[in-house]
Amino acid sequence: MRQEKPPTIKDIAKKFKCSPSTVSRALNNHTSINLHTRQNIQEYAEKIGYQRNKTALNLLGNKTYTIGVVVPNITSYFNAAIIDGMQKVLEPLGYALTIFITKDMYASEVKFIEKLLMNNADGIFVSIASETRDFAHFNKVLNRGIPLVFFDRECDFPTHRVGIDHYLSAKMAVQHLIEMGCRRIAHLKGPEGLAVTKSRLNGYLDILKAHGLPIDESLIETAGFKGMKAVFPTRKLLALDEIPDGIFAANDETAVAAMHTIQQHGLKIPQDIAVIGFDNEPSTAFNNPSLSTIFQPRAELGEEVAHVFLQDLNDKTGAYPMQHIVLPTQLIIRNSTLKTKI
Amino acid sequence: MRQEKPPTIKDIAKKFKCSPSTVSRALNNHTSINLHTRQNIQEYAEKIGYQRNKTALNLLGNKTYTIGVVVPNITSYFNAAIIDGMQKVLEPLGYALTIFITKDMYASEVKFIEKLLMNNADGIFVSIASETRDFAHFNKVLNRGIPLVFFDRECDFPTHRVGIDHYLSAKMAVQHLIEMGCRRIAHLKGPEGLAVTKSRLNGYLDILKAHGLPIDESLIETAGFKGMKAVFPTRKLLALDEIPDGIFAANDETAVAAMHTIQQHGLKIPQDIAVIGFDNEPSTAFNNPSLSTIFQPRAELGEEVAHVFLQDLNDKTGAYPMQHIVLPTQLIIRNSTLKTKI
DNA sequence: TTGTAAGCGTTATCAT
DNA sequence: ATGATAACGCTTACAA
Repeated sequence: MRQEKPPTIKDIAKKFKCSPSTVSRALNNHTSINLHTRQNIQEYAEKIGYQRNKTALNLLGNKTYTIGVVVPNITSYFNAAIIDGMQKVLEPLGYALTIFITKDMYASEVKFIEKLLMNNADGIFVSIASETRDFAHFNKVLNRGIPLVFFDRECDFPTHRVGIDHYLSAKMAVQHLIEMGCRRIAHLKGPEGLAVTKSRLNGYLDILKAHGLPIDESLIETAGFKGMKAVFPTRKLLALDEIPDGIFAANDETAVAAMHTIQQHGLKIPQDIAVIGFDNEPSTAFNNPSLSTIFQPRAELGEEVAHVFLQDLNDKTGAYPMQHIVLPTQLIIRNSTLKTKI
Repeated sequence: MRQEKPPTIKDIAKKFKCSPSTVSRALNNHTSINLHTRQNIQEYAEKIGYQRNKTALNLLGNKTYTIGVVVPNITSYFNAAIIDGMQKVLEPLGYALTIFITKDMYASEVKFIEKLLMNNADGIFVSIASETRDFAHFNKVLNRGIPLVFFDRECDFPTHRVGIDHYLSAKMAVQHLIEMGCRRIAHLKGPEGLAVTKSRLNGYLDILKAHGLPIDESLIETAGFKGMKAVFPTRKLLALDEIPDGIFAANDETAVAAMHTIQQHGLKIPQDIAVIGFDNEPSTAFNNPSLSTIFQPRAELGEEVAHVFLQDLNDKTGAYPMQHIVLPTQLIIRNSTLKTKI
C-alpha cells in the first residue's frame, strides 16, 4: 500500500510502446494524434488513475496557481469570511490558497513573504501585522512582478488595497450614539500601531467636535480586538467619577466583552450605557441585548481582492493602475443602542 | 519593475565563471568547495536576493512541503483554531497549509482531494463534509502513500483520526443539566448525516435512560451548527404544551441563538430553561447569561493532527499503525445552567 | 576543488 | 501521425 509512486507519462508511454510526447499530446487531446490511440491512452490513463504532475507543470510554465494569504489570524470571523470570499472567486479558476498566520508579528510576516517568494506564488494577499512598521519585505514582491494586494488594514505602501473607510464608519457609529442621546461617549480603541485604529479614533474625535461635544481623554482606552483584553479598560471606564453613557468599541468582540462587564457591574444596556461594535459578526444579533454595530462586507472584500489580483495578472501591458478600493459599510441598529424608540 | 525574473543558479554561475553545480554546492555550504569562493558566492547570492526555486526542489525530491487542509468551513471559531494549531507545529518545519473549504459539499470534497493529489501534497487533513457518504476518493490518497488524517468529525474510513469522544461529552453535558434539576431536557441536534450528530444524540438518550427519565421525541429537533437555523426549532420547543426546562445544543452558536429566542419569548435562563452548548467559543463567556458548555481542546486537536502526520511521514518501515486519538473534553459551568448554587 | 551529465515530469519545437 | 530533443531550476553521482 505504501510507496506506490504515481504513474507518469513515461509509464504510459512504455505500456503503449510510444514516446512520452505522444502520450502528452494524447492526454491533452491534440487532434494531431490518431483518434484511436488518443482514446486508448486516455482511457488507460483514466483507468490507472493518472494525474498530471503539477509540480512539473509549474516548473515549465512558471505559474503555480498558488496564492499566499498572510493574515494576523483566522479565528476572527471577519478574516475567515474574507478568505471565504477569496476562495469563492479563485478556486473555480484553479487557484489554491496557502494561509500564513502572523499573529500580528513582524518577523513572521517577513518570513512568510520570503517563503511565498521561494514558492513562486502567483499572487500575495496581505492583512498587515500590527507590529509591522517597515515594508521593505514587500519590495521584492513588487520587483518580481507578483501582484500584491493589501486588504482590511490600511497602510502606506504603493500597491493595491481593498478595504472600507474606517474614518467614516467610526463617524457613523458615534453619530448614531449621539442621536440616541449619548453625550459622554467612550471609545475602546483597537490595537496600538494600526492605521485603522488611528482612523477610527479620528472619526470618533471629529464627530464629537462636529457636535460640539467635549473630548475627554479619560474616555479613550485601548482594548485591542480581543474580548479578554476589553474587560479591564471597561472597568476603568466604570470606575470614573462620571461614567460614560455610550461606548464605541473597536469591534464586536470587545463590544460584547464590554457589555458583559457593564452588566456585571449592575448597569443596564442601553439605558445606562449604550454600546456599539464594529464588524457585525453573525452572533451579535443573538446577544442580550442584541448589539448595534457597523457591518463590513467581508465576503465582498475577499472577492474584490481576488478580482483585483486577476485583473493585475491578466494585464499584459504591466501598466495596470494601482487600485484602491473602498467598499461601503452599513450601520446596523439593534437593541444595545436603542435608548429611545426611533 | 515588471518582468524581473528571479535570478537562478545559472546566473550566478555565469557571474563567477563557474558551473551551476559549484554554485549549488556553495549555496548548500558543501565543504568540498573552496571556502573563499563559497563565501563569495553566498554573499553575492544574498546581495542579489537569490532564493532557491522550490518548485524545482519539489520536482527533484518529490516533496512539496505542502499540506492540504480540507474543511467544511473556516468561519467557525472551532475549525479556525484547529488550523491555527496545525500551523503552529508545521510551519516551523517548513510546511505550508493549503486550505480548501467544502461548505459541506461532497462534490467539492472530491474535487479538492483530486487537486491535492495532483499538487503532490505531502499530507492531507480532512474534516469530512456532512454530505459525504462515500469515501472512495480517499482510497487514492492512501494508495499513493500520502498520510491522511481525519479530524473532528467521525467517520468509518481506515486512516488516522484525531478528535474527541462526542458520545461521552454529550453525556457530560446532559448529566450536568440533570444535576441542575432539569427533568425535561430538549436536544437541538447538529446537521443530519453527521456521525457526531448521532453520537451526541446517543449520549443524550443514554444518559436520560440511565437516570430513568422518559424520552420525548418532540424534544429532539435538528438545528445544525448555524445560529440562524436554531431559531425556528427553538420556537417549536417553546410552542409545546409542556416546554423543556433544559436544552442541550449542538454547539455554542446554536445555544446562543436558542438563548436569545427563549429570552425574546419572555422566559428566563436558567430559571425557566437551562441551556448548555458545545465547543466553548471564547465569546460565550461574555454572553448574558454566560453560557455553560463543553470545552473542546481545538488548538491541541490541530497540533495532534500535525504530530500524527509527522510520525506517519517519518516512519520508514511504512508500518506506522493507524492512530485513533481521542482528546479529553471538559465541562465548563457558567450561568446559563446554574439554577441552584452548587 | 571543480566540472559534466543525468534526472525529476511535462510540454513545445522541430524533425521525420 | 509520431518521435527526438531541449528546456524549466536544481541536485548529485561520477569524472577529472
